[in-house]
Amino acid sequence: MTPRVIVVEDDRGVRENLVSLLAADGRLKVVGSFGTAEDALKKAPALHPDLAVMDINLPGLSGIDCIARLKDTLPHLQVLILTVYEDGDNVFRALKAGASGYLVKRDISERLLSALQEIREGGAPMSCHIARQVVQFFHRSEAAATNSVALSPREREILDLLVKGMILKEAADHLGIGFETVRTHVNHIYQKLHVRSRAEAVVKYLRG
Amino acid sequence: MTPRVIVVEDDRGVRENLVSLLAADGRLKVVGSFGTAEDALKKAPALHPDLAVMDINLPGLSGIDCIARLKDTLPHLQVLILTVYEDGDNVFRALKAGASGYLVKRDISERLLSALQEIREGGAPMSCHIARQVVQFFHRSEAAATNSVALSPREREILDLLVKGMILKEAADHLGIGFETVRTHVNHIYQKLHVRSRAEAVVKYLRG
DNA sequence: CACAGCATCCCCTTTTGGGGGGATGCAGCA
DNA sequence: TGCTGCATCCCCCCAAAAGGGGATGCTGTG
Repeated sequence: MTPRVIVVEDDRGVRENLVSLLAADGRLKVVGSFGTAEDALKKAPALHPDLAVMDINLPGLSGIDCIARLKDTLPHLQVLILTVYEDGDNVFRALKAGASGYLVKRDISERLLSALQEIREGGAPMSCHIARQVVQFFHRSEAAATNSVALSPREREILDLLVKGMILKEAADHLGIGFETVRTHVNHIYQKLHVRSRAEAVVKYLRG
Repeated sequence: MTPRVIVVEDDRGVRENLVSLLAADGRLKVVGSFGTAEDALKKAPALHPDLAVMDINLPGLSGIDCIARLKDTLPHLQVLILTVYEDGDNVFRALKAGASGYLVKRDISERLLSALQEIREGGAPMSCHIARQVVQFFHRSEAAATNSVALSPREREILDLLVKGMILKEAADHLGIGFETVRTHVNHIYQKLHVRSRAEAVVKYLRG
């Protein structure tokens, strides 16, 4: 069956370019294109799309929110993100929202069609720097856990307990040492990690 | 400068195939090949490799452990994993250990050289199903963090600020609302997430 | 020995978390 | 229409927890 594609992109010129680029490929069918997330949310479900090509930077509701909501009504929809932004935050949020691939606009023309094909085949096409960022997410989570900063064994042990949700007193009991001692260790951890609160420390521990 | 490559692969036939495939490409130089992780750890540092092509399933020390240890002495070494296994666990552990790419053996011949080039350029080449698994890692962490509980937009926004290390007063100022209001939202967040502290909430937010 | 790093413990102030209440506006539904 | 639920906003009290800073002893090592 021919995959049904929608396009969500606010710049009219870019949108029309995308549509004609996609339409030129006989293997898929463009069933709709929208300039805003709100418009897409309203009209897309009736079109039963299989794929969506989505800009992130939309006026009003962002592309990321749009993905999340589209997925509510169209759980099998596969989304390819298209953006000029390469910052990690957007990448992770888009992937978490349910995107299946992430291309930067720079390499649209050469990769768009193959990327959609790849998605259909169960892949996850990404621009190379995006892919590297994703991989580095894993590097960081490991680095933070073991070798980024020189925490003493005791400090590491205590930080571990905090990440598990223990309060200082519980950690103290668990380790059989005094409450105040734990507190001092925690203060040292904060100094070494350059943070001022437990929340920040936990964040650093979990993802660098 | 010509990238210096090493190969770690226990099957002699496959190893020799790899070496000749790589050697046939004039843009890189194979400086060593090893049948075990132990052998590689002992001899690789003296060869100053830039890239490593690594099997995961090695006798003795696994390829994953090998990566981690090689990275200790050769922090700039980029590693391309080569394996027959596609299970998520190995993928994530390899990436955490510091691998930059992950290919399944099936598509070695067609992608190996381009994958190494991609790594050199800051990319993260992955077989499509591997990439999809990585992406699904993010889907899952989102599903756990939010599908299970429905935080309101405002609550999500505030939790986001807490994750960034703000204290309640800072978040209040940042949002231009009252301190007590923020506190109320935070309490609601805790109730919905079934946690009793900021640290726990942050952990749930970051990884479900 | 002096010194650095670690683990331990104590005092003081600020911030949180757990209870309450109460008010508004908005969407959906009988 | 009025009712109900939900999100948002604000306020109070109080006890517990967390953060800052200071201090002691113990172990290595130059």
